[in-house]
Amino acid sequence: MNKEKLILQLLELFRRYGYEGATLSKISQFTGLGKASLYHHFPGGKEDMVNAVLEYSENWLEEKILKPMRAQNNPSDRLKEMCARVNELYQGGEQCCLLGVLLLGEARDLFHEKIKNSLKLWIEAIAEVLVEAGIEEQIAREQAEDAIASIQGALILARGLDDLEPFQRTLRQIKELCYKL
Amino acid sequence: MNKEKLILQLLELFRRYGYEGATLSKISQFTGLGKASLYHHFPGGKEDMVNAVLEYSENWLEEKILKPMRAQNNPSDRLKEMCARVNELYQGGEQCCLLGVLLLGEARDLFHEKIKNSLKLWIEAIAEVLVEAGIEEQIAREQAEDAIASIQGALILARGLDDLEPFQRTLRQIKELCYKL
DNA sequence: GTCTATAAAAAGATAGAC
DNA sequence: GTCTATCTTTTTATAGAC
Repeated sequence: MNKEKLILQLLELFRRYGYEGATLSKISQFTGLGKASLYHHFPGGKEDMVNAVLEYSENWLEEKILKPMRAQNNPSDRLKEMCARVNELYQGGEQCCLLGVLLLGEARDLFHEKIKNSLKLWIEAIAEVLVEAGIEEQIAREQAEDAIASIQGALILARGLDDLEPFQRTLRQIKELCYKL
Repeated sequence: MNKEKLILQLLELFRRYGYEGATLSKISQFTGLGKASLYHHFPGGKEDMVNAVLEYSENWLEEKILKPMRAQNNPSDRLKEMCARVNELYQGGEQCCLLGVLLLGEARDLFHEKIKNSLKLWIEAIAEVLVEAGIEEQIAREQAEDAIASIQGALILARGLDDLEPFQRTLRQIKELCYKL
């Protein structure tokens, strides 16, 4: 029973198809598990699945993004490290952001608080790095928000234009945020 | 038979719930039309509806955004005008972008070409304004893409954080794009 | 052009065997 | 922990009256 692999597959499905679009049939087919087996692991159905996926996502954020950003090397290197992780998370810009996808439709009502929380943690972490780089508190917070927004927007644009370049350029811009001081 | 009003309602539903999330029951309830009546107007079901909505959206883009941007007043004013229209389109940041929403799941396969086309026209229009403002061609194209991306991203962030400010700030930044030359 | 009624298909969910 | 089989509900779609 490799639950982590299962959750990774669910993450993949939900971010690709959205909450309503990821049907039990699709999930069953993609994971190779029958519907009854899925209900064994997640008695509450899709809602339970997404909650598990979001929990996994929170841990991933903490381990792969937030922790490295609290390290003691210089701010510029920490942003660079973050961009490398982000690039890996979204597979170079091929993939949607789970959090953005789950803000749609009925899913928003169900998972909004968790999503908001993750976004806030991420923004706060970037802002702290920028402050350490010498940027004034309020400006740093705004630049951090803009960085997250530009990542989200670049993912949409990349999907819309069939071109990964906008996403890659965004990552380059973020890396240089505290470089041009 | 006010077909425009109907299409506006459909636009509203699809950008709020997504393609799979906007079920015929919801559509019937929201528009006040029975399912059979909906099939009378759109024999091909939801796919027909979205195509009509996208066509409406293309016209809106041309009339409210692209045309004013080809006007002869100064570049800075044209960006300002665009931002006013964009603010109205997304209701100050409360609403999702239809194009972004339709890039998810199965909908992407169905409507991708139209979406790509609209995005390209919009980007090109912004780039032309920036070129007229004296920005070099290639830089102008990149800034235009970044502008669209930041709008899309700001919409997601605004929804995620329950705070319209990121979206309003983005519009302010875009207005100033060719102001600081 | 809209409705009621209904059919067909798919999605969500559970029982019980192994 | 997974499966087959089944059930319920919802979604999509159509027929035919008005």
